[in-house]
Amino acid sequence: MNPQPNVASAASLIADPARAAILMALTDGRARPAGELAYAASVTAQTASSHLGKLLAGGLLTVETEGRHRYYRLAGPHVAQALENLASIGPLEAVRRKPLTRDAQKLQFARCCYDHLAGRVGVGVARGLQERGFIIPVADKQFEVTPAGAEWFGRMGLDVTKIKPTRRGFARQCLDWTERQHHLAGPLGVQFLSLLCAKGWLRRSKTSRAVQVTPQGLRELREQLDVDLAEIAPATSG
Amino acid sequence: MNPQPNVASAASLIADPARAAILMALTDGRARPAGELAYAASVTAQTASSHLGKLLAGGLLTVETEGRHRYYRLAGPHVAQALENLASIGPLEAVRRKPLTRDAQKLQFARCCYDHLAGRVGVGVARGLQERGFIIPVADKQFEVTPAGAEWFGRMGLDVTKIKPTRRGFARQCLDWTERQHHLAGPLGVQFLSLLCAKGWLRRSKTSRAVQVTPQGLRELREQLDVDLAEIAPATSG
DNA sequence: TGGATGCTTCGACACGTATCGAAACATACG
DNA sequence: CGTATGTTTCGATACGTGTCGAAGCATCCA
Repeated sequence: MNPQPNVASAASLIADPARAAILMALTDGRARPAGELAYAASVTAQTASSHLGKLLAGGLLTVETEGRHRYYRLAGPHVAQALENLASIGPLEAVRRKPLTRDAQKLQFARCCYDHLAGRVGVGVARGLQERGFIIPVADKQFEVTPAGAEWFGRMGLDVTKIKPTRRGFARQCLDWTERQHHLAGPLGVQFLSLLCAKGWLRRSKTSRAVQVTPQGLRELREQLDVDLAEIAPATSG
Repeated sequence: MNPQPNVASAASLIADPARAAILMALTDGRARPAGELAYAASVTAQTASSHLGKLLAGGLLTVETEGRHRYYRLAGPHVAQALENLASIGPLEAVRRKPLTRDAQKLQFARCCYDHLAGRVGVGVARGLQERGFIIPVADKQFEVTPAGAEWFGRMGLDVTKIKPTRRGFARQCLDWTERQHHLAGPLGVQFLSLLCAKGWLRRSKTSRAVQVTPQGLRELREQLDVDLAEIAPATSG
C-alpha cells in the first residue's frame, strides 16, 4: 500500500537534532572534518561519528579522506534543497516568539546556499540582473544570459563563454525560502559569488554561511544593478 | 548555535512510517476521514488518532469536522512539495532492486500532485503547452499565459480570465521529482486537471493518486499538444 | 431514549536508538 | 620509534515514543 517507505527513512535521518545540526552546518556546500561537525552539533566525537556513518549510508553525505582528517560534505544540491524545503514547514510558532537572533538576521540578509549567493542580497541581485535584462528566466528552472548580460559579466571580469555547464545546467533558478523568490545558482552563480568576493564587494564568513557586504559592495551593487541594500539590510548594516 | 531546530522537528513528524503513510495518502490534496487513514497506515484507530494529533499540532495537516467524521487534509501544497522533495533523496538502493510494482508504474506515469496533474503525463502536457507557445515560464516559479494560450484554453472551455490567482500565484511551476522537470500547478493547473477529467480525457482514481488516460485523451493530447504518450506509457497502455 | 458507529483519551508495555566512556585504529610529527 | 591528534568501534545505559487494550465522548439513527 505504501510504495515509498523512502520518505520515512530519509526523514528519520534528518529528524535527529544532532544530525540536523550537522546537515545545516554543511548547507553552504563546503566540506568539513568530523571534529568540527561534532562541535557544531554539540556532541562528542563518538556520537558525531555514529551520525556521520548513518548519514553516509543514507546517501545524504559524501566523504573524502585527506591525511588523518575525513571531510564530509552534502551529497548534492538536492539535499540542501530538501533541507531548505523542510525548514519552510514548521517555523510558524517556533520562530515567531523570538525576534530572531543577531546571527539569524545576518543569515536572512545574506548567506551562501550550498555554493552560491542567497538571502535578501541573493534575491536582490538576481532581480537586478533580470531588470537590467542581463539574464532572463527560461524553461527548466534555468536562466539564460542575454548578449547584454554577457557583455556586462565580461566587463565585470567573468567570461561566461568559458563557464562549462554541468549536467544540471548553466545558470539555475534556485528558490529561496526566506524570500520566496529565485536567486542565481549553478556554475554561473558559483563563479559570480567568487567574483564578487574577489572584487571585495562581499566577504564570506569562515565559520558560517553568512556573507558580509562591504561598503564598496554596497555602493557598487546599487550603482551597477540598482540593488538598494539600505532598505533591506538588518539593523547593523542600515 | 543552531538557528533552525525546525528542520529536525518537521522531519521527525515525517520520520515515523505510519505518519509517512498517512501523509503520502493525502498527497493528492483530498481530505480523508481518520479511519481511512488508519487503514492506509495499517494501524489501529487509536494509534492513527495519536499521529493525526501530532501532525495537526505540527502544522502539516488541517482538519474539518463534519458530523461524526473528521476529515484531514494536507495543510497546503508546500507540504506535498516537501514530501516529494524528501522522496528524491533516498531511492537509490531501496527501489532499484525491485523493478517497481504495477501501481508504482502507474503513479510514475500519471498521478495528481496535491490537486494538479503530475508524473510523465503532467510533465509532457506542460512541455506541450510551452512548445505551442501557450504558456511561458517567467520569474518566481510562475507560468504566464500568452494571448494564444488564453485563446486555446478558451476553446477548450476554460476562461483563464475568470481564474483567481491565490497568494502564491496563478500558474505555478511545480518540480516533478520523478521527471526532474516542471509541470503546471496553481489555480490554472487545478482547473486544467478538472477540465481534462470533465472532457473525459483523464480519469482520477477514487482510491489513490493514480490518473488514467482514456483512449480519447490519448488521441486528443497528441492532436492538441503533440504529447506522444505511446512512447512514455507503461507496458499496459503502450 | 437506547444502541451503534467514528474518533479520541488514558495507561502500560516494549522496542529502538541517541548518548557517552573506554578502547582500538590511523595518520602525522618529532 | 614513541607520542599526540583525529576518527571510529564497542558496550552499557537511559530516555523517548510508537503501539494497542480499555474506556470515554460525540454524533447519528431508530
